[in-house]
Amino acid sequence: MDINNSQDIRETALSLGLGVGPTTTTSAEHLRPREPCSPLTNLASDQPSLALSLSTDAYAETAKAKEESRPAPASSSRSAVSSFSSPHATIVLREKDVGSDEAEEDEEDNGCVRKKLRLTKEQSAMLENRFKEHTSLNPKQKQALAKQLNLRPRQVEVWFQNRRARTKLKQTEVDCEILRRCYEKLTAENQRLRKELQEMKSLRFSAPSPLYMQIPAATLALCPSCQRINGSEAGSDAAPKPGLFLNPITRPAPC
DNA sequence: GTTACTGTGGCTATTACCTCA
DNA sequence: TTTGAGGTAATAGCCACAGTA
Repeated sequence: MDINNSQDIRETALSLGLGVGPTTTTSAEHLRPREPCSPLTNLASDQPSLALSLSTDAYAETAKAKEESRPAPASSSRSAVSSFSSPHATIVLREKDVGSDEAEEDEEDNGCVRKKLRLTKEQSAMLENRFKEHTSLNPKQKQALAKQLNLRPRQVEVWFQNRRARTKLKQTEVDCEILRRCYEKLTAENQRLRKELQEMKSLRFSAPSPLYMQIPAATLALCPSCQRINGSEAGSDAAPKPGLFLNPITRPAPC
């Protein structure tokens, strides 16, 4: 398996049951449960618009047509849309977002907007291309791209945000895999060294050699490429020969 | 120069919709 | 036809930082 293949690494990491991704946080805020979305409360208090949405393609078409027919709103407001499903229909509620152009517009739309849309292949491809160029956009770029893709700026913003998160997650997985492999290598190396130490000790007691008497076994290391043991006098000022590793902590380079 | 306030954008965690096996 | 899993758009809340009064 190629370590540069992130897909392989990802699969391996997952198959190994490694916890990947930012799943923990030190922030106390994230430890307490968030207030659940309560659309019914909102319905009573704020009287948001209420729409029974069709869960069919017909609805998607309607929403898309509506979406396309309206001009691109001003950039980046954090509108809040809440929804819940009933067995028969998806009820979409919009909370008022003070100062939000989008919210105002949505009210004009009578709240009949899908909570979540699926980006087309073309839209995804274009977003992906832009992401390759820059992982974040300034407001002008965002606005232009949104217009080009016939999306709201907020949607472009969210896409980039999620994309960055995905990239980071993948990178974390790769790092995790690399660390795991390092750990495995070091463990194996450690085992070999321990075994070697045992052999040295037994040799020293059975057939004392001046060479072995002078060399503390702990200063020896295996060359990872040729698997040969090399050694010299500990504490010697002489430059180490190729394949000789005095520090057992440091990972030796191959000969 | 310092402080308080505000707006903006990014990040993380989570939710919920949608697709597919 | 149903269902569970996975992918991902969307949301919520926090933080950092810059601009300003």
